[in-house]
Amino acid sequence: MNCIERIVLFILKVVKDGYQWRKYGQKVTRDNPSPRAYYKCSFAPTCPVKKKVQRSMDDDGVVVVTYEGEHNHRSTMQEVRYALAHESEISSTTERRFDSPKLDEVLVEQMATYLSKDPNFTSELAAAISSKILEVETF
DNA sequence: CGGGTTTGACCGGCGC
DNA sequence: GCGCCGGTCAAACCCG
Repeated sequence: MNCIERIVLFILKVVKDGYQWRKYGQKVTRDNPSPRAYYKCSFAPTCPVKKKVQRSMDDDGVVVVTYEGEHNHRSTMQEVRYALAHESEISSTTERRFDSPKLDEVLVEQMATYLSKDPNFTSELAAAISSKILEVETF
């Protein structure tokens, strides 16, 4: 996996909404030819939140997301912020890990240097993203 | 092995 | 009751 692919994956990850979802079904419905996907919040077993994702009927560049219920916990982004804020306490007891937030920071730095140095980077990245988006769009 | 996705089966509500 | 339809389950499968 090269650097651009990593960055693309990172962007796609950030675009997602900060909660963890587990897909539990997919159906084609009567009114809309494109399939609808069913997700449940998998952060806590007690969390009742579901969401439906379906491509819009009249504009297939648009994806409709329907949320159902309220999360009974913080979003994972909030959890990450909380963890970073209390990092000193955490690292004093446990070993410090270079987990995904750290890797993401490195990626952003890399992206910045590429942007300033490589004139072709923007178009390369755009091409990589659009091809990746096509994969993702097969909801 | 542990978590996710895929995918057909299954279920319950609704109209006839 | 019966069939349709949207929603969910769960076994198989995939992947790191």
